[in-house]
Amino acid sequence: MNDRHLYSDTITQADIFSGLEEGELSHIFARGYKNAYPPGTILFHEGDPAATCYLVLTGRLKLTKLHEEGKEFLVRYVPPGQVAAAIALFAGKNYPVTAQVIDRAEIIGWDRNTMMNLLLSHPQLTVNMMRVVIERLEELQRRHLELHAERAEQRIARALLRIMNQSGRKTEEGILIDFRLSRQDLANYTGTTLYTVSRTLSSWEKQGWIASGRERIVVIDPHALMLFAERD
Amino acid sequence: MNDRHLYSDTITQADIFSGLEEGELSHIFARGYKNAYPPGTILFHEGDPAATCYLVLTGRLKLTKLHEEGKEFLVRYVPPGQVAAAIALFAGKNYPVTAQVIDRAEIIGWDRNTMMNLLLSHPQLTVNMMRVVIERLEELQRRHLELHAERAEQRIARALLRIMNQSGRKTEEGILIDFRLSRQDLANYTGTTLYTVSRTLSSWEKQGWIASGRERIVVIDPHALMLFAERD
DNA sequence: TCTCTTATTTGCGCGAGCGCAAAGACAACC
DNA sequence: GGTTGTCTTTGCGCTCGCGCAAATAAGAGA
Repeated sequence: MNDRHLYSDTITQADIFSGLEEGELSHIFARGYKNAYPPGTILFHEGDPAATCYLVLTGRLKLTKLHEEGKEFLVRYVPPGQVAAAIALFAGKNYPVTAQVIDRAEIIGWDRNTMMNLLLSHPQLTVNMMRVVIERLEELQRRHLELHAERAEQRIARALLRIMNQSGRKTEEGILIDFRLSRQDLANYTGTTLYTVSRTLSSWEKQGWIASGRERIVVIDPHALMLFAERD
Repeated sequence: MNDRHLYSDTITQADIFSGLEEGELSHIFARGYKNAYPPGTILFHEGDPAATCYLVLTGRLKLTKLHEEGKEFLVRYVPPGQVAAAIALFAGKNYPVTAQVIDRAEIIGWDRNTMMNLLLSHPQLTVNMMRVVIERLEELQRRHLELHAERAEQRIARALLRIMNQSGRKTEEGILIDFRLSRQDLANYTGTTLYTVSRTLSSWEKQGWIASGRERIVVIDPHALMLFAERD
């Protein structure tokens, strides 16, 4: 892979590769397959045998988990520099979630055997992977606690702030969420409903805290949202 | 440590030690400190600097996480053969949960440096640790999905079945949950309230599915509970 | 055995937020 | 530029399950 310099920023920032040498990085990247995917592509389905793990270079993935009767839980968004399905390789069986491309995305994939060999020959990579998994576990614990201790509107506020921090882009209007994010998505992420999210966002828009359109949200006053999320 | 044979069953079953040689095991155990704790002991508090990780030999731990205003989330019970706070060592900062002894417990502890060295010298141990963390992550994802897609009574049914599978003991009456488990504990585990749990258990008792007393539950008809949890 | 503490039950009322339904807005695609 | 499909808004009613309060039960300890 000779165009590594093209996305070297992404790689440098990727927590999974922190502390690795130049030489190790190029070796690791040479073992993977790079591809571009249009929006809507399903990279893998929940339940499929886990064969490959992925690093997002550009674009974004949405990871979801299905429940009976069509209810869907939005596990998380995967921004550039983060890996998806690293876990599945270890667990060794099936993908526990479905991964869908939401912006046109460039992605590198490594199949299981390749990644296992890389992990064996680069111990630092294993440690990084462990740390990443643990961070996910802790975030999920926080979200679980919120879901059980806070009201719907507070959870929506926290979700919006979290997504904003991860994927916000400053504009003259405020901080724009940088990808298509529907009311339904937010509901699936927070454990509420489309209706509750819509009502809540409308009320915040009246307060002047946010501005929103179809699948598009701009946070104007993050501080007000933070106070709202924290207040009793 | 010369009394390893005393709890060799527990060790053999401990998924964290699967695939390790006799010699490796005794080396690992020789590096740890064994202790016994009375019920109620707090092994560590959420927020304390993470210094030690633990393996439960006998007895049981309860891991909880606090939210503002005293609300408490019961993360999980740690039965014999499982480790607690292995994660905290990697994350490297503070314990994310509080660990309380609920039955008189024998526990081995390893401090961070010791465990880190053991991980470096026993690669299989690292792989096992990774698998354990991933299993936790997946279980938490399942519970999160339940919390957001199912009603309170279904979640209580699933929780009871899960705890029964992990800590049930056959008696002539039915399958007894083998430790003090209060209505409040179940509420904290399922994201409901003391009152809802009490009403639900009462109704199941009338149906003859369970028998219960103060901090004590016997599952008489697991199949009925399973059908109840699965039904729409 | 009596007392004290803590867990549990149950009646009652209420409110958050779900979810249907129908209308309105927006984007995309011929 | 009209048409179509999808996303969003909002009114309305209703249900689940929360949470107070007060009584009861079950252990723990003296």
